Amino acid sequence: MVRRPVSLTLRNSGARFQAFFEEQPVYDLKLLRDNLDHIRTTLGRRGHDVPWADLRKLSEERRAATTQVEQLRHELNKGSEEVARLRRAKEPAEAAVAAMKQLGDRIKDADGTLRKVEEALTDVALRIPNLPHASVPVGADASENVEVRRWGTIPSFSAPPKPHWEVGENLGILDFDRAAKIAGARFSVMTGAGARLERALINYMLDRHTTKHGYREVIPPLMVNRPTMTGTGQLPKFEEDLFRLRDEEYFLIPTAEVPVTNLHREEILNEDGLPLRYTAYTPCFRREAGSYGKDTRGLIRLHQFNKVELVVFTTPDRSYEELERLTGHAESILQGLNLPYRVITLSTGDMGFSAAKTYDLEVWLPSQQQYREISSCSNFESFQARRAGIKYRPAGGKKDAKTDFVHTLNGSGLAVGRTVVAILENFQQPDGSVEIPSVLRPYMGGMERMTKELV
RNA sequence: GGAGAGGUGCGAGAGUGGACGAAUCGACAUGCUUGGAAAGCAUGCGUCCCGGCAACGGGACCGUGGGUUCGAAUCCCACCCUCUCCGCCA
Repeated sequence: MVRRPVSLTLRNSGARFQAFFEEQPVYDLKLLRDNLDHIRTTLGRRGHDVPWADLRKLSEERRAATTQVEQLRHELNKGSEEVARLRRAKEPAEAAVAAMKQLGDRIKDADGTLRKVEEALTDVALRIPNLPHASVPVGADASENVEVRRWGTIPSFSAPPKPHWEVGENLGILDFDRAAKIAGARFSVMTGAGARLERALINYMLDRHTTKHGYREVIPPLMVNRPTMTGTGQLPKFEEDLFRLRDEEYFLIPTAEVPVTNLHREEILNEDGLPLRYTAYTPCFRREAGSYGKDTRGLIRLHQFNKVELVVFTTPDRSYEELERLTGHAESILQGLNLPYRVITLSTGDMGFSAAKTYDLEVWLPSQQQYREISSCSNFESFQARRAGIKYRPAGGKKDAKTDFVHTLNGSGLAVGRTVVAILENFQQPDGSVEIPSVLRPYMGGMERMTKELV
C-alpha cells in the first residue's frame, strides 16, 4: 500500500498545563465541567467511586479563581504599561510602581489558590473512567458480556486433553521449576522448540499485520515515564499494577499500547495521514496484584509475557469502523492458525477503565473446556487522546479547520504466550507430540510437529 | 560520568528588560490570473484557558520549574532534552 508521509506538529500547549504535564497530563477540564451530569448518568455504576460533589465544587472554584487571577493580571498589565509611559514622558512613576508591586503580591496569592484547585481537580478528573459507547451492553460483570460470533471447530479427543503445562513439560519445552528458581512465581522459561514456537508466532503475527493489514512496525522502549503511563490511563489510578524501577522514575510497560499510543502524545496530526496504524511486539510486565490463586499454573497469567499489539489513531467519525477492522485483523491470526475462538462484547461492568467499547477474542482451551481471553480490542474514543493531548488538524479545504482530539484504538494481535497455550492444547496428539500449524512451519525450519526433547 | 554549545511559531531564522505572540523568508490555505499548471499578486495562517449564542473581549504560553523586576523570550538559579569532544560500553 502507498503510505503518505505524516508530517507532525509539536503541540505548544498552555503554560499552566505544560507545567502540570511534568507530573500530570493535560485534561479537558472544560468538557468535564460542562457535562458533569451527563457524564455521571452515563457512567452509572462505572462511576461509583468518583467524588462527584468534590468535582462540582472544584470545577466552580476553578472558574472563580481563574477569573480573579485574570482580572488582576489585566490590571497589572495596564499598570505596567502606564509605568513605561510615565518613564518615557519623564514623569514621576513612583506611585504607580508601588501600586503595581502590591498588585503583584495579590496575584501571587490568587495564583497559588488557582494552582491548588487545578491540581486537585485534575487529580480527581484523571480517575474518572471512560464513558461506554451506546452499543455496549449494560451489565454488572463478565457474566453479562455478550457473545458476538464463533469461529472454528472445537477439537475432539479420545482421552481427556492435557493442560498445556503438562504437554509442554512432557515435551521438554516449558520449564516452570527453573523459572521459579531464577525469578519466582508467574514466570516461565521456554526452551528448544518452545522458544522457537514463541519466536515463530511473533514473526508470523508481525509479518501478517505489516504486509497484509497495513500496520507500521515499531520497537518502543519497555520502560516509560509517568506522563506516558498517565496518557493511556494506567496512572494515576492503577499504579499498584505496574512494576516501577527503584532509582529512576520509570515504569515497565504492561502492554505496547502504552509506548505506542504515546508516540504522538502532545502532537497535532494531519488528517491526511490518518488513520495511523502501528504494530509492535514487546514483552509486557504486570504485577498481577490481586490475582492470587488465579491461573497459578502455566503460561496464562505471568509477570512477563510477549504480545504483539495493534494501535490505531483515527478521526472520530471512523473509529468504530476501525474497531471492527482491527478486531478482524486480530481474528485473522487465530484463523490462520486454525484455532477455534469466539468474539464477545464486554459489558459495561467488565470493561477496562479507559475503553468505550471492547471486544474480547477468546480462544478455546480443551483442558478447561472453555474459551479464554487471548486478545482484547478496544476503542478508547477521545479518552486517551484528551489525557495525552493527541489532536488532528482537519484536511485542507475544510471550512471549520479547528483541531480536534483523535480517537485511539488498540488490540492484541495476539498475546503470544496464550497462543502457545492454545496450540499446545488444541493440537496435542495421543502420543504427546504437538502438531505445528502449517502457517508456522516456514518460521520453524519446516518442523511439522514437536516431539519430546531430551536435554 | 567530565567539558563545551544550544533549545523561539509548521520549517528555517531574527530578537539581550517596556509599542514582541514575536521581524523576515519558506511551507500551507483561500481568492485573482491561466486552457491547465508554474510564476506572480492579494488575503489569511499557533495553541490553550476564562466569559459570550455569536461577533468579540480578557488571560497565558518563546524547553520545564522557580527567582529578580512595576514589567522577562530577553537577567539569575535548578532541572530536562539535543548536539560536539573526552571517558565508559553492546
